[in-house]
Amino acid sequence: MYHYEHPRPAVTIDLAAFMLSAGELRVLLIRRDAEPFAGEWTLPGGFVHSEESLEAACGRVLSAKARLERVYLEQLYTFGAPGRDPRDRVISVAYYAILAADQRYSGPGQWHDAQALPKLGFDHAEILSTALTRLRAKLTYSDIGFEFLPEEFTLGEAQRAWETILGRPLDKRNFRKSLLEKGRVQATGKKSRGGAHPPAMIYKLGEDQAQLST
Amino acid sequence: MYHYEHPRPAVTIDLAAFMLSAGELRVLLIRRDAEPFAGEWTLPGGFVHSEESLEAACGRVLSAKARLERVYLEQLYTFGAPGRDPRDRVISVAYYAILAADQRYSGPGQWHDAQALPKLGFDHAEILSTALTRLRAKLTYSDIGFEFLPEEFTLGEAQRAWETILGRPLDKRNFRKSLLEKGRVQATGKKSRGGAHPPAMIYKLGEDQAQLST
DNA sequence: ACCTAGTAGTGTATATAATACACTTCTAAA
DNA sequence: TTTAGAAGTGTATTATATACACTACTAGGT
Repeated sequence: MYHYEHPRPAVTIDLAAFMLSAGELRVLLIRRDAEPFAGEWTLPGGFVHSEESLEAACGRVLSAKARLERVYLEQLYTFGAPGRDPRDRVISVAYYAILAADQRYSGPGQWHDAQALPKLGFDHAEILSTALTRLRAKLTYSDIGFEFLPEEFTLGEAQRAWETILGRPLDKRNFRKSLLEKGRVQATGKKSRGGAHPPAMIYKLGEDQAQLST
Repeated sequence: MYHYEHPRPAVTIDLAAFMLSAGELRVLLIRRDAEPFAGEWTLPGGFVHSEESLEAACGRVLSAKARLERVYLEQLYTFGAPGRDPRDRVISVAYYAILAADQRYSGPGQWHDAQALPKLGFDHAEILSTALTRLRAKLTYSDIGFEFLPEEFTLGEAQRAWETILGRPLDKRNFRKSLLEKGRVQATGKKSRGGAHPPAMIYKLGEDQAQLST
């Protein structure tokens, strides 16, 4: 197995980072300066360094210049087709990340509406499409949606988040029922202030669920 | 991004190949000769060559010396923790494979009962555990189970396959109902011969499902 | 003081899906 | 002829998912 060595492919991570902002599901994109795909948008990514884990590489790419606390990170798929980078054989382990709405991202790149994406370089449109499919699927059978919210939230905020991610309206009573049954969320006792409406109960993620987002 | 180059990790694939045999769910394992983990069992694997896809590398590892027709292959997860191979930084893209019961495998390695595994080298116990979890989950919401069966099968054979994979008995009428409704399987009109029981109708995978196993 | 806009909050009925459960029939082998 | 073993077949119950409409409260503007 180690008797002789083939040329090694490069290994990178690519990151589909999602965030809710201004009622849109947004994705972080980087504009490329150099060929190939100069002028097009790509997902942020980078080489995996010799002694860092794949997750550490994601963290480095995402928060080199940022100060991020709550970031959900999950491996998505590994893209390794020969020719996906025209320069060299590059195998990319794709991850997707979710930044909570109360985070401030100050690194490079721009946040784009996931519903209206520009043309993407490399195979990043495929990566992003895979990430969106996974994200929407997990929204219904896991607690991943809470990663988009601050630690405390009202049920109305949660419903607007879910609707933005799925891109379709949800029934209010059924949505509330699904969060309230089985202790997925628990009331904090506090009530929201402000807004042209009655104060809303503030909830947090249920204790049993807190570490089980996947 | 390409201004200077870090040392490149090696990229391998590791393969959890499953097959039903003698009423057991079996996994292909290779006994290691050399250190590290000499004498222990590992999943078959190998380096990804310069110009081959990840799937092609899996196919090469699995069928170098075998003559295999029906092999289901699906990417599982990428394991890249530093130190998972004590010799070198190795990033392994794990796949799992399913061989249909009527295939003959003649390559290296031994087929082991997945319920009674020996000690595995590297992090292969974790890979295999991930594969088993995924396999069992997909059995209930996809048509992946049919990959274990020959193209034509009776409902009894299918139920025994499902029960072997899940490791628990299933209700006969509910199982048959779930396969027959919505055209998941279609009757061929032929009947089985032999056995101390009435002839059974022979089915094949429904036409709509034939290419949708994932 | 009044009006308006906007969200909070609340139950029930229906449809669909999942589960539990037992007997008769047919064939091969002893 | 007997026995063992699988084939085949319905219904009742439970749980889950979906559809659907009104009142109450607050902020802000008139």
